[in-house]
Amino acid sequence: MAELYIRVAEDENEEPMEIPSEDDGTVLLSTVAAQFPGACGLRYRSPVSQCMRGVRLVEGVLHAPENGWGNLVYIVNYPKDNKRKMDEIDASSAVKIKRGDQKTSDLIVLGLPWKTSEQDLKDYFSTFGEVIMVQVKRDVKTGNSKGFGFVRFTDYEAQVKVMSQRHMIDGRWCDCKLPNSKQGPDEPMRSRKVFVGRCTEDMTAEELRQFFMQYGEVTDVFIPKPFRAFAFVTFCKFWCF
DNA sequence: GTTGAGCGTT
Repeated sequence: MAELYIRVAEDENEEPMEIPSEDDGTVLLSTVAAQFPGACGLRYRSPVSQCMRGVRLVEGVLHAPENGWGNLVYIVNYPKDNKRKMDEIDASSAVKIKRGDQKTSDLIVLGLPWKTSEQDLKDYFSTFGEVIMVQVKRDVKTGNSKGFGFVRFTDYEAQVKVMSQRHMIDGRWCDCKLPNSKQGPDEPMRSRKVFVGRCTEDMTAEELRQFFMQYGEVTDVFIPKPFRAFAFVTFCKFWCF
């Protein structure tokens, strides 16, 4: 296929920019993102239905609609809650996106000696990285340690390291694990699978994919059979939802 | 002042 450009803009009223396609007629998301930092996909207004449609995105490759790219102007999708250019995002949130599913969570510290204090814990765990908080759980009445506590690190790398080994703290071997009681306040935010309720029976997986791709790359659409009026849409883990 | 698998007053 001859070299082809597709017209891309941030919204329908803006001057479009021409973006080159690949030899096979596809367009790489990375090519779009080079001009529109933070882009996660494309959409366009269907000349037939007048509705916005998502452009198929599979593993970073944008695929032309059925009749080719044509002369339509394609609109850039940005991640949900983040419909702005990457260069407008401050450094800290850029780090959060980059880390994606690497957010830290509290770790439970099991097997602490009775005498170990929070200061002791902080002193010990600070050798692995910056510590956000430590807790020693104590009996409310007596103030005696219950022999376990919690720790949270700034960096996920420190968390992984700490979870991967046992710890000699004040003369006892202790274990650090992910708590199983609470899932941690960030777990729901980290979920890549969203529940889609009140589906009608005529909705197809393809239609759901087309719709939800405006929020990011869709890696799976699940529709239970027989019909149950709901579905699950799973997004690529690159973006945190 | 006891104990030794577990799961967090806010």
